[in-house]
Amino acid sequence: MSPSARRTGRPRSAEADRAILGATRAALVELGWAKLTLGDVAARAGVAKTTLYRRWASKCELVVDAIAAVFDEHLEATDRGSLHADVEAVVIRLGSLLERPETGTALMAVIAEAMHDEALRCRVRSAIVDRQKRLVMVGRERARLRGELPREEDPEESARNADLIFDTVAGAVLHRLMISAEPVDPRWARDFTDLLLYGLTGADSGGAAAGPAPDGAQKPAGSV
Amino acid sequence: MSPSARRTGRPRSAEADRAILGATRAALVELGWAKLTLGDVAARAGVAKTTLYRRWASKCELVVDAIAAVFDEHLEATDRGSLHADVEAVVIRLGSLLERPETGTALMAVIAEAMHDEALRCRVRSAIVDRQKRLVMVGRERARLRGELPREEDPEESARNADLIFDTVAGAVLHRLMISAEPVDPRWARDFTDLLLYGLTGADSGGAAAGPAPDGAQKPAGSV
Amino acid sequence: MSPSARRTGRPRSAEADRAILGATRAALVELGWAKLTLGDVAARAGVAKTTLYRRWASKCELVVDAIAAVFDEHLEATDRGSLHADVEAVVIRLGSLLERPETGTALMAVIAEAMHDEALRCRVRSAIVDRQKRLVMVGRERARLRGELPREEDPEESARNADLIFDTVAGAVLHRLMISAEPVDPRWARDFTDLLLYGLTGADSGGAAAGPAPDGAQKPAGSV
Amino acid sequence: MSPSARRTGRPRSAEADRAILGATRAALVELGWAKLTLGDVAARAGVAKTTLYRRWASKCELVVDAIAAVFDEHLEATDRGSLHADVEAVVIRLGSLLERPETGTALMAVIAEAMHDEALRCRVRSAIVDRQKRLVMVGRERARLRGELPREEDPEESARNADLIFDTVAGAVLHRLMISAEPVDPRWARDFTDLLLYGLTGADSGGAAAGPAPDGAQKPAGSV
DNA sequence: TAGTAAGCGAGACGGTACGTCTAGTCTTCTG
DNA sequence: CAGAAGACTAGACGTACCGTCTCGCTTACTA
Repeated sequence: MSPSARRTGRPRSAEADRAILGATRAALVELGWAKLTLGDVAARAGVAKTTLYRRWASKCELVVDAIAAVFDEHLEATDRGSLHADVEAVVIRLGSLLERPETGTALMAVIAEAMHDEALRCRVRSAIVDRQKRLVMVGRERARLRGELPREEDPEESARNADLIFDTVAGAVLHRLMISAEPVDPRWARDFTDLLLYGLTGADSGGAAAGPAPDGAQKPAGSV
Repeated sequence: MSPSARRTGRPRSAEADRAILGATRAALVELGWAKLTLGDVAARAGVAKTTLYRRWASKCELVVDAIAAVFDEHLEATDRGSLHADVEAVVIRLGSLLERPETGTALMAVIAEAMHDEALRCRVRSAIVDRQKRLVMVGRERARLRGELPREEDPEESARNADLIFDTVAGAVLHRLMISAEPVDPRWARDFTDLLLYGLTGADSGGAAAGPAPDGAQKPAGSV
Repeated sequence: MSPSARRTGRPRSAEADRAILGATRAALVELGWAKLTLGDVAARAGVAKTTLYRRWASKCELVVDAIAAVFDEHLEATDRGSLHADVEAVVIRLGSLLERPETGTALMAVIAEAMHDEALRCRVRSAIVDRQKRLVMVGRERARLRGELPREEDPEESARNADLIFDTVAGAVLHRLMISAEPVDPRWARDFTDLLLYGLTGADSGGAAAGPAPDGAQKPAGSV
Repeated sequence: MSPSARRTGRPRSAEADRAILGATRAALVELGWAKLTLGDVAARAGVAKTTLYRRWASKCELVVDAIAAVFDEHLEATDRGSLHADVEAVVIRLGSLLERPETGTALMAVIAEAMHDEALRCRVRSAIVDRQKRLVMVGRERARLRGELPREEDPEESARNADLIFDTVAGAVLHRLMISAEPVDPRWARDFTDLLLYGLTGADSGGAAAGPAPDGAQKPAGSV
């Protein structure tokens, strides 16, 4: 039924979809979340409001779709040869993604909105968060194969650890950019990676020995 | 000038300030950020809209002040005897603070808005973030005195490290609650603290040895 | 262009127009000009404020249109058989029109406002004043045909005289009702008509011969 | 009691009264009735709102007092030697009074407001209207002494006639200026005076003999 | 000459209405 | 039927004045 349902009448314009999502991103950059209005988006896209509402039920869902596309474009987990380099790369990429004017703000706003809306939360998670989380899991798996991380027996435990790591990585980047309002530059990425890999007790001194450290994935922790 | 200004005319009612901030918190709990209207806040506070606008220029600024008070009430850095216990306590407290219905969502929304508003960002930082950050620095200093962390020579380096740690701790809690939408319970707090203290390379296996770990501040890292 | 304009989109609801004008008249009667609010009118009409503002830019314009309809309903210049009777009828009708609670006050207020607003003045004139003035001209023409008034050669002179007569008739009624706050009853109508037709020098004594006068359209002027 | 009541305390500033009334007139000219605000008047007068409200209960009363002064300045009934000249002079003076930007508009608005306010109507009448009416009565008395008008026996009848004449004269001037929005120039004043004195039946043709007419107080009526 | 009762400026207060804006829906005509 | 155009209901927005109030200060009469 689903494929045969839309046989009759004028077909929906794919052009319109593209124009709307593009206009949404442009408007987000210019106006920010709060001042973004659907009427304005429709006008920018050269589309009637009706058309817009036929496809998206609300501002939130529209924005989720609009920024999801941007996130997707930047999804890749290249193998850099070591856990340290892989983490650093993920941090940098996540940072540059959230640094873009249309993504960071919008994501925050959508998430804030999603606190009261279970459906929206799911949509955000499946469209954006989970796909990023996969990167972390892929990287961890590679590290295990390289012997940099121990194998984990308990699958439930493993999933819990993956979540913890993702919360830590993504949260730190988010906080750095959104709240501290500082850039995620290479130095910060390196420092954070050191902290994540070797911990506070080990990394604190590691940061001081700045120069040669980055390559040293084997740096002995517990150097207190 | 500041003290001598405002000498003339009827003085502003301190009672009104209190009523407004209280009403704002109540409305946040009941309605959430999105449905919060200044008119409603004024009505709840038994105050004219004018009075509210005289003091706060926008919904954002009002909410920042309203939730800043909540954050302030929960500010304390009790000495739990070890770095591990101190970190865990901070995580738990930060979590329970952001889990409250009036704070988490509101904070996120305000921060999203602050992306376009430098003044608002400053206000958020000085009213909320920086005061929390102090907790981290106090805890770190105590850990140094206990010998759990090395002394740092370079003050600039030290400040950078403090920022990094705060971004990591606060970011992880924020992400866990807001985006993963999972609770910050004691187990997560312990797991995260392990990760923070001993790093991915050390802590990953540590989490498996769940039971007796918390006391084990001396847990050997480098267990890969 | 004018007819081809507005081809597209949903047409304005004629029902709404009627409801709004009716509600305006009702509100004028109940509340008077000063307490009339557009929000209240919209509510009475069961219409959103936006709909009201789409059509009328201000309270004044709305009220002009609302009372113009009332004036229109009462426009007619029946032939009473003599100039005297015609004038009396016009005076009575104009009086009863301005005595109505929704018209008199509102008209005065609108006119007061029109002193600073050329566009409004035109609107008042075309919607209300000029249509009343036609009555005077029709009556005058009839009187000429009857031979009660001399034929006028100069058309410009004729127009000037029509204006003068209208100013005198309408002004007297207006002043009697609005400023002297006395009713326009049959006796006053007769006295005024005598004055208008025969002048101060003739009518003054005429008024004294009160009883039999009304029928006496042939009363000799110059009876001083 | 009344004179002894205000014995104690600081006396009210006469300067403030003058400043307020002056500011009111100025604001009326600039802004018109509708946009005139008491706060603005107070500011222009360099006076606190309290001071203003201590003296006048409302915008209307303030404006009545403010323009009454202007009317008073122009009150005089010089003897021009004939009824015709006297009427013409009154018409011209009344016209030039109402033509002033601050008086005409304000008077209309106040009168409109007075429709709902008996006390205000009395105030207007005693402060403005009745004093003008006296001019008419004085003129009529002079005309009787000159023999231009017959003596009237019945005092009640006489009063009624005075009212009628005043309504006609003032009403025509008012209507000409406020509603027709035409100036009260010498020609109109002469035409109107002709109409008033000789009536429609006599004056209509009189206007045609434009040139030398004004002096012709002896023009035979009944010229139809 | 000290009180004291009012006047005064300044400006905050509770209200009411304003006119504008946006959300989301509905109605019409055109392609 | 989809789409554009735009009118529609509903309701929050932030502003402007209203008329009242609360201050601290000034001014003149009175005891």
